[in-house]
Amino acid sequence: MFKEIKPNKIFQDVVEQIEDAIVGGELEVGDKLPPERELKETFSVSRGTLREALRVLEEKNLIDIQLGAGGGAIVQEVTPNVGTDSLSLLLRSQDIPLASLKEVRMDMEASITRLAAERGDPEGLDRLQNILKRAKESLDDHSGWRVYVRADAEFHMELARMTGNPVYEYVQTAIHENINRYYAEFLEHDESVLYDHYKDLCDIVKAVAAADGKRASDKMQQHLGRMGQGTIKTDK
Amino acid sequence: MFKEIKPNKIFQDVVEQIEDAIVGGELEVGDKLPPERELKETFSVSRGTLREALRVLEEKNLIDIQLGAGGGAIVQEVTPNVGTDSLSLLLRSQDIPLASLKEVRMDMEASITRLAAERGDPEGLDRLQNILKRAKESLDDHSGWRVYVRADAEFHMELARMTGNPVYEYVQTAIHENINRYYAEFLEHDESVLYDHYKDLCDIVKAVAAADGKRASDKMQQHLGRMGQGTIKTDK
DNA sequence: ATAGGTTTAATGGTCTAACCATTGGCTGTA
DNA sequence: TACAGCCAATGGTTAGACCATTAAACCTAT
Repeated sequence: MFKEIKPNKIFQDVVEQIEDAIVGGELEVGDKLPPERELKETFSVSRGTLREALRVLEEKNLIDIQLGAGGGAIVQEVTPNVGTDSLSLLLRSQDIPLASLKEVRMDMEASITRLAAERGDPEGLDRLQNILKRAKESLDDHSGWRVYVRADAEFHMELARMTGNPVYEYVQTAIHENINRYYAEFLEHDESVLYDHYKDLCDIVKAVAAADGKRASDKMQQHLGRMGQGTIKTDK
Repeated sequence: MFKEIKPNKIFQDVVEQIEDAIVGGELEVGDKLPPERELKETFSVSRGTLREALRVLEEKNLIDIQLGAGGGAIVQEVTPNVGTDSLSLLLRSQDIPLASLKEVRMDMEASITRLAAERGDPEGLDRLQNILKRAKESLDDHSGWRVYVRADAEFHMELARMTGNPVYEYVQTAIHENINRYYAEFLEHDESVLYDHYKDLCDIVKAVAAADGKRASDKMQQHLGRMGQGTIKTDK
């Protein structure tokens, strides 16, 4: 019912003021904050206090601080990947099995694929097909599985974007990045496996292009189920 | 392929060392770090630098810093709600409609309910029924919709816990808290509406107790669909 | 005139040393 | 014993200095 009363710490006040300016649109992405020695005067605080505030904003990914002449704090875009680090923290501190991540991913991505198909965004479909083309090229000139995996990651993110729902993007990013961060997929980067993988993606795109949500979703689930075998924990 | 080279900032090194100690289990939840003036010696850094590191750790919710004698930095538990703030940031900076949140929630919570039913954790079911009993009591003695809403929130979180999958807990918490943070549900806290709401929960629990995943999931979806109408944006 | 090095100034990173503010415990008195 | 007041521990803040990195201006030699 009531909230705890805690003394106002000055650096928090500074954080809030700058944060509100960014989130509220007074500061645009790419804008540079004044140098510390100037800001310190603006807020009438010491440089140490100001720097604690900037550290917090940096940790929140709201600003990026660059060193040297012409450097300073640059306002960053708030992207849907802001959740990646916090999930990573959870995964590291508790001993969460890969299966848990995969379960949520399978579920989530089935919905995403269905929605992407049903909403039928032509530009998104275009980008999707481009990504697919790049994946095929990387197979044809044997440029290696790393290139292919990168295209695959973009493929999944593009699907999330096609839902038109940033919250799906947010969740998808957090889960996808953490799976890739802690586990080396495609360990046996057998060319035939990659080719099967590619064929799956083609099927999915076909279903999406046909706006057949059910089929797209099913294909995605099959795909993830089939490919989910060959993953091992990284030693990181 | 390659990673950018950036000069090692000292405070980051301190952050990493303490973070690793916490995440790696060397420091237990509730442990108190040595006072700043001591830590500063341990790391051979200035107090300002050390404090920047502590600020970052505080921002990550890894420690909680208390003021005064006997105060200091206390190691916090890493709970599945670490993602709440980052999603909040995304919601505030982009103008994301409530419908987007609800869409993901409906989807996610249907899966959660199905899994909770199928996995049949007896202790979880016990807790669920207790929560339900408390909800009923709050209706009977007209203790107000606030009390009821709190029980409702616990109900949904308990379901997520019953999946046995912390990643579901993580996503569920982030979405649920943000819906409640920015939107006032149950605006027309008509007693009859609350009673309908309560009956829905009973149905869901029955299905869960019967380990009938499909029916539980369907009931939950109906419930969320029906109740999702009377929400408005808060002025916050 | 240009390529390449050098100086300079801007700016974040770090350090030292002090003092303030809050909190919990100790101590002494009624 | 109860309470008031002092005291010590500890985080919060300030001031001022110097170091490290970077970009731009400048300068020199080919």
